[in-house]
Amino acid sequence: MATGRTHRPATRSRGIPEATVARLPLYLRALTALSERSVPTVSSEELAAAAGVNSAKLRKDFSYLGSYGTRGVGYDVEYLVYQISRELGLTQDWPVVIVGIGNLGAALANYGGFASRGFRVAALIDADPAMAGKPVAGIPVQHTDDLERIIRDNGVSIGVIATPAGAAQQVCDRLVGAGVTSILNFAPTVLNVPDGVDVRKVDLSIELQILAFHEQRKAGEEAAADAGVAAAAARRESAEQGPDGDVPAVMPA
Amino acid sequence: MATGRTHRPATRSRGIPEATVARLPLYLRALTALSERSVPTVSSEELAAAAGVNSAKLRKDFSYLGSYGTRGVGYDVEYLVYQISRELGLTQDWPVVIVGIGNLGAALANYGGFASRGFRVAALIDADPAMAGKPVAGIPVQHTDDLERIIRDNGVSIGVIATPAGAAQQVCDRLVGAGVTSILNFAPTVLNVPDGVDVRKVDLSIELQILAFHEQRKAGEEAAADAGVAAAAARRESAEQGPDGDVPAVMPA
DNA sequence: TATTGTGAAACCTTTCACAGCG
DNA sequence: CGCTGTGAAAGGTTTCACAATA
Repeated sequence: MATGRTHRPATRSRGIPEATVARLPLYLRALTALSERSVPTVSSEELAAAAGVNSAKLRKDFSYLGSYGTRGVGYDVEYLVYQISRELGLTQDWPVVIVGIGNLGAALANYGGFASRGFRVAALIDADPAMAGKPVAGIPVQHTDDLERIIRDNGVSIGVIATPAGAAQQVCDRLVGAGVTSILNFAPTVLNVPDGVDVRKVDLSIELQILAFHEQRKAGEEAAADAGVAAAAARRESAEQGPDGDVPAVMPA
Repeated sequence: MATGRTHRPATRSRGIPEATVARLPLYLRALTALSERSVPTVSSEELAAAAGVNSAKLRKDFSYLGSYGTRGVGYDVEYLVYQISRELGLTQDWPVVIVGIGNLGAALANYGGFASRGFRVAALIDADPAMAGKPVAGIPVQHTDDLERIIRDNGVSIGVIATPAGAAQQVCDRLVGAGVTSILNFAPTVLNVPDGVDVRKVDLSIELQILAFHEQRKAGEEAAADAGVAAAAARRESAEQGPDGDVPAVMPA
């Protein structure tokens, strides 16, 4: 995920691993909660528990940012909040546009977490002329015709796509054409973008399918445990999947 | 993500890598599209392009499932659709409940991708008594009081949490108590679950923060490119991460 | 003394490159 | 001949375990 820019200049030591970057927001959230409770310092053990990771990983992650802790004591909460915010680029304001104001787009527009961390919903855009002018989450919806102008007028570099799958690539192309270089895609489709543009995708159906895989595995193990591992496994093996032949009706739709 | 179950029994060769599992839904989607266009076979190169990965990765992924291709020809589309569906556990029907019918919950209930792939929204649950009985996406909302009964009556093992962060852990505990063993969490909070329960999280704010990180980095590199890479990089090196002090404004906006 | 910061080991994932096969 | 399937190499991530130190 989040590919683009394959030819990293491999510049110096500043390469924070992607896995670490993906966890920084988690740490930041936990730290913000501590900060609100006026907790002055926190150990890697405590913070890791709050963020749902283990402490070795957290310390390693922080080591990429610098030496911000104090041995024997822990980390200064406020200081870390600032350092991580800066590292993530949250000390500045990021205007974002949301394209596709259906159920999901509207939910996103209303989502408080957006505004709270440096992101500002600069505009809502939809292709339906009937929606134009209607306010959603207090922001008037604008028509797709004006997409390029809206992007440029607001200096938007981050776009959120919440359109139907069929419209996503076209919307993506127009966003990129107008200068957007980061896209959060909720449409269940693969987006093609030029180098230098980052795409992250959120796909509800994919997440559920991954859960189903594990759920199925659990059910299998359970059954196996009930009746002697090898026997049960073998039984299901043959019952459920014949040699192959008759591909039974593949999913309704 | 999706931790839980640390003590994998390491059963036989059936251990499909997690990274592969996460891509199977992607392949499945691409294959389904081909199937609808009645394309009979597809090469790893073509399918990989459609799924947005490279062909070596795809072939390696498929090799964990078995030898389902034909050298010199490619893969049989229908057959692969069936094999992947089965591997993911989509040949059976998974009843899911959605808890928290706010904007997001309603959007999820209306999301077509749910129903289309073996998942059936068995119930919608909300804590607001005023919502009880109201239909959302054609399904009447039920009150949280009945959560346990609903889970059991419907044999639900997958739950979706779309409540505010403050309610999520409590809802999670009740879901797990009632027998749910897979949770898709949209609330921006860390969920604690017992071993054997899988949690996957979808967090809009985290995705945006990751994009912001890369966006910021691009802005920095751009600036560097303007003025002679090495020199600029060296300059930023010393300016930006001195002791800490003055963080130079990166990118006007 | 309690806790960080980090080399080194273990593990997982991706990519390469080509033998094997239809 | 063309394309799959896969060992082996390369690269990335997590965990271990302990020296360094406030």
